Amino acid sequence: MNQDSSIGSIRLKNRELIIHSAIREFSQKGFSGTTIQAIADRANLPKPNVHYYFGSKDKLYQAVLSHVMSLWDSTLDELTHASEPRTFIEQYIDKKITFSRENPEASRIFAAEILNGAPYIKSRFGGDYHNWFCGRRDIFKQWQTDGVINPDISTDHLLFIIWASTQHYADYEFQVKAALGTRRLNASVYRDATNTLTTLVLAGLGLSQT
Amino acid sequence: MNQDSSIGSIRLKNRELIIHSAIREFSQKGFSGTTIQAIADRANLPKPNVHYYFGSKDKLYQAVLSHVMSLWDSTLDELTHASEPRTFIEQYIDKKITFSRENPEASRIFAAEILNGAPYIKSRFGGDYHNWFCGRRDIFKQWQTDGVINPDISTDHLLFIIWASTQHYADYEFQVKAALGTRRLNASVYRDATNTLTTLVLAGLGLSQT
DNA sequence: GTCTATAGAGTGATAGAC
DNA sequence: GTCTATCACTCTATAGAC
Repeated sequence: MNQDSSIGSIRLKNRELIIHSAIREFSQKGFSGTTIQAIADRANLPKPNVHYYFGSKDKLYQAVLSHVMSLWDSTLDELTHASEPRTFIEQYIDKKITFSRENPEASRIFAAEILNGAPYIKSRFGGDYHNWFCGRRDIFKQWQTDGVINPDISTDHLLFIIWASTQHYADYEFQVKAALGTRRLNASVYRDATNTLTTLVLAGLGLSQT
Repeated sequence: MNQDSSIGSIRLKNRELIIHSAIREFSQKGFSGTTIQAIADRANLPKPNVHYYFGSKDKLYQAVLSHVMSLWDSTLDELTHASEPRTFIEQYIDKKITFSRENPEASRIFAAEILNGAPYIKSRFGGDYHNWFCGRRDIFKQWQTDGVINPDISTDHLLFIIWASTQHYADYEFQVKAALGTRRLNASVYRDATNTLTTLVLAGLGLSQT
């Protein structure tokens, strides 16, 4: 094999090029609506090269999903160390909104996959996922035990609301644009979104500055 | 024609049967992933009958979208008369969550359509939609002017957060189940969701009972 | 590694008998 | 109105020349 030097770098470069094109196509048309031809065209490559690098449409799609989910992890994993509720929440919401802004297509591919019952990533949503979720949630639960945030709200649903609201700006971007009557979502929209959600969450947890 | 008496009622019954089957298929596989054969099988009809009643896959999908959107309207249009903020918000969130619970497939079909840039319903998201949205938002804006709710939050984004959070339980049902480690979302989950979101919104608007 | 040509499977749609 | 048989087309995938 030749995963070294210049030859390996061609492989890598082409794989990345194809993945990138595939993300755009899959996010816009879904799995079944996307054709290998469209991906190849977008990457300026002949169609068989896509098969050469990824074997099949299924495998390419799985590679795209893996790419998308590792993007997610790399953005949010820095934020596991939770010192103080207020700062943590502010940073968490900000990171999530920023991700939706910078990677809307990644978010939409993931959303479509969940929408259809996660046919390609079911295996990642077993018991381990439940445990991971509990770990995240327990950050908030601990603060409730410590008496520093409102003990009456459900920490499970608090997380769901944050996820839903932040991902909304990627997944429902089209509707948000239409509602606001703008062709593009500029920085101020995302800033207002962040501020509004942060205000609501902090108020609900009894952490308002007022 | 024969849109009267027993013959017309067969037409109507079969159309409804097909629409219902189509909703299930489209919501699970998306537009391109759904086959006429699968819809026909689910309705226990031979494939050509679907074409006989709806002409084409496109037209059937459009009929499904219309059905889904009128479901939405009929559920939420009762709620336009806004007397008092607290009651309005409580009822609005409750209605939205109930809709997600009772019509998750309708919500997912709509979500998939928006996700892909609304290729089949773009026409409904023009200037009229923007005006409709402003009308809904102005209910809250008026309350800000009247000084009965927090004037510092963005009313646009308040609505987005409510929409996102309530639809999340339909669109991301699979992930919610996995996170909670349950096979079914029972009544208490939806009750907790409603309560949590209501608490956050009321607190953010300065309407808490405490 | 790259690309042309094509095989092979599946799908939307319709003709035409009942 | 209902259903069998089939056409026409598209798409994934691969063989094989370069």
